[in-house]
This record gives sequence, C-alpha cells and structure tokens, in this order.
Amino acid sequence: MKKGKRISDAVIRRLPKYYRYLGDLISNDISRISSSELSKLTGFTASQIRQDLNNFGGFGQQGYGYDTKRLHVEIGKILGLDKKYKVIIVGAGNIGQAIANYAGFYEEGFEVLALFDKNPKLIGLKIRDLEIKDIDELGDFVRNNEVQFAVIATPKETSQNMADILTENGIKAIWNFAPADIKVPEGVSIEDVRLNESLYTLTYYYSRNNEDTEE
Amino acid sequence: MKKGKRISDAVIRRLPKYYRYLGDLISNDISRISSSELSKLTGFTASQIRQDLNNFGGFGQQGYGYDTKRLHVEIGKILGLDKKYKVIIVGAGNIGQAIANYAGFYEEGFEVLALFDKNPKLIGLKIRDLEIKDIDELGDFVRNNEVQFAVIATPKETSQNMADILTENGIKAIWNFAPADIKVPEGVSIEDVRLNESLYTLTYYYSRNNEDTEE
DNA sequence: TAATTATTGTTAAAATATTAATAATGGAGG
DNA sequence: CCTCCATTATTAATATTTTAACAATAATTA
Repeated sequence: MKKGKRISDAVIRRLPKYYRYLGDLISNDISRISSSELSKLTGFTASQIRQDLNNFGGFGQQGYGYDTKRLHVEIGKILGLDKKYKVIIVGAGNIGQAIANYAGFYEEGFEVLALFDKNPKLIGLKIRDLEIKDIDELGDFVRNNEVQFAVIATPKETSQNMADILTENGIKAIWNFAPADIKVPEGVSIEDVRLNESLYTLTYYYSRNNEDTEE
Repeated sequence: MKKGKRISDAVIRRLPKYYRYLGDLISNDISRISSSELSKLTGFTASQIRQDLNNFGGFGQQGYGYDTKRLHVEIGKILGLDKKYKVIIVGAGNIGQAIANYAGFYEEGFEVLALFDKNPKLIGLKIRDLEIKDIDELGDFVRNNEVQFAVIATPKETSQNMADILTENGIKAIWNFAPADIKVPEGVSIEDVRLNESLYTLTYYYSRNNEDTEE
C-alpha cells in the first residue's frame, strides 16, 4: 500500500465488486482486462477504477491493462481475504441460522465455530454440525478459542450487551445485523447490515416512481 | 417535496436512521428535539440534519426544534412507509425463509403473500402459514394478485431470469439478495443487499487494524 | 408586551469525490 | 531495434457533499 495516504470508505466498498467480476473473468479464462472493459462490467467509470487501484499501487501496465489473476489476488490481499477467520454467531434466530447455513461462508475462509443463544429451546440443537451453545459460555469460548470475528444477530435490545462481552474477550471485528448503533472500543471494527434501512430506501424510490399510479 | 430539486441517494439513506431514532424518542415520550440533540444520537452533524430535512421542506420551528411525532410521520411519508405493500419472496432457501420468518415485516406494512422455489422438496411446505409455491406459478401469481414488491433470494445464476419474470408481470420494486447485478426496465426500482461486500469491507478494516499483531 | 434566547432555514465556504486530460511506458508490429 | 499504439498512472478540473456561518423567527422570560 502507498504511504500513509488515507483511503476513503467509498473506495473500499467498490473493491469487492472488482473482486467479484475478476473472479468471473478468471472462471471464463480471460487473462487480461482494461479499465474501460471493467467499467462496462461494473458500471463505474474507467477513470474511477484506475484511481481506485492506484491508491494501492499500480497493478496494471500501460498499453496492456490488468492481469486478471494478479489483480484478483492483490485485491484479495487488500481486503484481507487471503487469511482464515474464526467466527462465532451470537443469536441463533432466523438470521443467525441463515448465516450458519450459508455454505459459501466456509469456502471463503470463514470458519464458524459455534452459535450462541439464550433461548433454552435452542441451546443444544445443531445447525450443520454446529452446536448452539448457551450465551453464558460466550465470553469463555471467545477467549479460549481466540475467535476474531463475531456476527451479532440478536434483537436490538441485547446487541450492545453482547458486543461488550465480545470485545472484552478479544473479538476484533463485529458483523452486526441488529438494528442498533453499537459502540465498540478503539481498534475494534464494526460493520452494520441495516436491512430495514435498505428496505426503506427501496420503498422511497418505489414511491417516488409510482406517485401518480398509486391506488 | 420541494420543486424538482434532485435529492441525493446519501440523503435518502440517512432518513431511515432519523426515522428509527424518532420512533425511539416517541416511545420515551419525548415530544421535541433539536438538530443538535439529534446529532448526538445519530452521529450526523446538526448542520447536515437540517440540510437533509430542508430538502423536503422545513418541518422544524426556529427556537423550538422539531416535533418528534410530526417529523416521524413526515419522514415515514417520504419513505413511503404510510402505505401497505404486497410482497412475494423468490427463493425459499436460508435467506428467503429468514425474511419470511421475520415477524416485524408484517407490522411495518409489508404483507408477504407467498414464497416461490423450484426445489420440489420445498414446494408445498409452509413457513409461518405461507405456502412455498412452484416457481412456474410465479408470473401468474404476481399478475393476478397485483404484487408490487419482490424479494430475490435465489442463487446468482437464476436471479436475472427471476427478475425478468417479475418485471414482465408488473413488479415495480425488487429487494435483491443475490450477489449479481440485475438489470431491470426503466421505472422499476432495485435495491441490492450485498452481504459479501459488507463482509469484505469488514475484513478490510479488521486487517488494517491488525496488520502487526497477526499470527 | 418587549427583550432575550434558542434554534431553524438558508446561504457561503470548505472538503471530498468523481471525471477528464495528459504524460509516461511497455508491448506489438514492421 | 525503432515506431506506433494502447492503456495505465498521475495530475488537473469539475461536481458533489459536508460543514460552517448567519440572518430570520418563534418561543420563553421578565
């Protein structure tokens, strides 16, 4: 990565899309691509793509373009996808179970070790060989197994409390599905998946498009 | 809404957060709030909050602030949350079922009419009184029931095909969970939930924070 | 009811992000 | 091996978004 220049969040959030299309290209045995071709695929401008990639040093070559395999690897490294992560899921309801069931998760380097819930009816059950454990064991488990990642899929009321237990025991990254703003200590990363907000954005655009035709 | 001035997507995506906090305030019997107090809650600047709200006409009052109930209602209207929506879910796998099971969905004005899948093992099963129907019935069902919203929760390979069937039969808004870029006709709204991209953003920030301490 | 205060609505300034332009450079072709 | 071409890396220009400033105004207080 280039010297200390701060890279904006907007840039980071475009990288996964490049990564995905590069994967597709490699599957189709396409070994090189220019920024303008990548622009057609992704919808971002060629200029923006070149700028984005240059934030991390030039991966392309004048007159040639980008080598798909190399770029895929490089973006993977930038995103930290070259490593394995130990994950636990807190909250074994709909969302928690859906994530646990998602097979692709493991292939992508995320190893789910366990689910946790406080509901006695769920504790002890298995989801894909994964035991649902009592939430009381959460702290100890995280510490003893050196878990790095946690998914919070609890109701919003308990989400902050869960986050506190997690971070006190060494969790450094939280993928939060609870519709609440969770506070974490310096150095812990949190990424919110705001399904409600996404849905409401959709209703906004729908409503705007269909103002007249509405019953 | 104010005369034709275009409102940026960034503004729209902040509205649901205001909406959520206003709901909380109302629950706590707080009837007024200033932009600076709302700033403390949401993390957005007071100036930005005032600018955002002014895009839609002034809802506040100098020297007083905003009436929480009124603002909640107004933002609800802007987001289209004052209406009911008929929804179907295409793909009855993990994600599709999780959404169908999400109880809050109904309270918020979204009425799920049915799920669809092509897997014979799933067809006929019930999720919360909702039948999983054969995907072959999708087009007819959408047309005959005047469904407006569809959730796509299929694998990426079939997602475009599903979207085509949906839009041909009158669907005007798609909430897409498949990791693919779906093309829809003019006038149809689409909102993507990109779980992978969200997760990769988290791994990026995690990796950046923990470059040194990594095993 | 007049003065004071709080806080919005709105305009101006600053910061950030995107797009365009161009100089540099490696590759392909003769 | 030289020239030309394609395409990046990089710098400059433009557009957008955010923040700050302040004038207008309603509520509160004396």
